[in-house]
Amino acid sequence: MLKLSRLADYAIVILVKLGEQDGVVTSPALAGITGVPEPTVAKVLKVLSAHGFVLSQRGAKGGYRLARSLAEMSVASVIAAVDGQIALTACVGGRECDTGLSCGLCGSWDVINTAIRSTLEGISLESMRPKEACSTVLHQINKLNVAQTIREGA
Amino acid sequence: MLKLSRLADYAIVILVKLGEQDGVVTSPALAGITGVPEPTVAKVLKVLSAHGFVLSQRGAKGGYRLARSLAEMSVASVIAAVDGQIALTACVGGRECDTGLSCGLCGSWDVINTAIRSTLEGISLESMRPKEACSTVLHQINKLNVAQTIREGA
DNA sequence: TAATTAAAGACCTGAATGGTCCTGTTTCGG
DNA sequence: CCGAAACAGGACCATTCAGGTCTTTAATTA
Ligand code: SF4
Ligand code: SF4
Repeated sequence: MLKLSRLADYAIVILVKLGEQDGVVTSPALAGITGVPEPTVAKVLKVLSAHGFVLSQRGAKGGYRLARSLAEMSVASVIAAVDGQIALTACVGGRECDTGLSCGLCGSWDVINTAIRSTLEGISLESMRPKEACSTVLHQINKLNVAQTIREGA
Repeated sequence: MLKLSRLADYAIVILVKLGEQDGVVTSPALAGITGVPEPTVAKVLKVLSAHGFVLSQRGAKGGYRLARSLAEMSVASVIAAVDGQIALTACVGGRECDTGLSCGLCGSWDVINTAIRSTLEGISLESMRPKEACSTVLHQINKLNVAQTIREGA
């Protein structure tokens, strides 16, 4: 359905919420903040930690904190870390389609793939923040609409 | 994984291949052309017929043919027909997230959602054709890159 | 050093998708 | 008129993988 996995969605939410906190935050605390079940939060944080998005502090009084600012994290990188590389079809980067058919559309899909990926690359988590970032997002969508107009005009 | 469902992929391929044939084509024939298993081809064609993408001719010497030209079909419309509306997250159009959490990011996701959807709307199946359409696709990607550059420059 | 606390890893369950098949209806050819 | 061919529609099963739960392991602190 061209939908994002729920884990990836949660990862974005968790990172944004984590960025709004001070100091280290524990998994149960983040679960309370986000409303996501605690084990799931822990699982997501594990993945994010393994990919260097958050720094973990073990032991008593431990927890997580961001490894870098939200502005330095793109939506695409988080999705790629949680769900694997963005690939609309099976034939990206020259990989063979399981049916072994050479439909010749691979190149076209690669183009679309790259377009969507780069679009998501250009959106930072900072832009996803609700409050004061609304204007930022609207700013970006205005740019996108302009781009869209340009492309449709062709 | 932000991947397209296989059925949707097949639908695109089948439509493009169907557009390259003359007259009506049977499911088995299309299966031979595309390499997709025949029952799956039939299933996809049924869906496409129900949504008005192809016209069906029943009985002996029957088959399928395009209802309109490839240029009049967008990638997004085919995906929506096969897989349902494009929606990255559970909270689009004001629908509530199943966790019931008001994370406040919904608006931002809606923006991204719309951007991707409109991008796919702007790509026609004619642009997906392999041979002479390559230049067309490259043409489009150049436009997208320009748009990307504009947005990143902000 | 021992108790406390949280991260890290392994495991299991269930829903959704993909794929298959069967029956009925319609049309053309003999 | 009869039979073969092809679509229409639905039901059915099998597989995958996302989602969630559990146990183990390590670090911090008193
Ligand atoms: S080769 Fe064709 S059918 Fe296979 S994944 Fe690529 S576009 Fe889809
Ligand atoms: S409300 Fe938040 S967590 Fe729920 S689907 Fe929307 S963005 Fe994701």
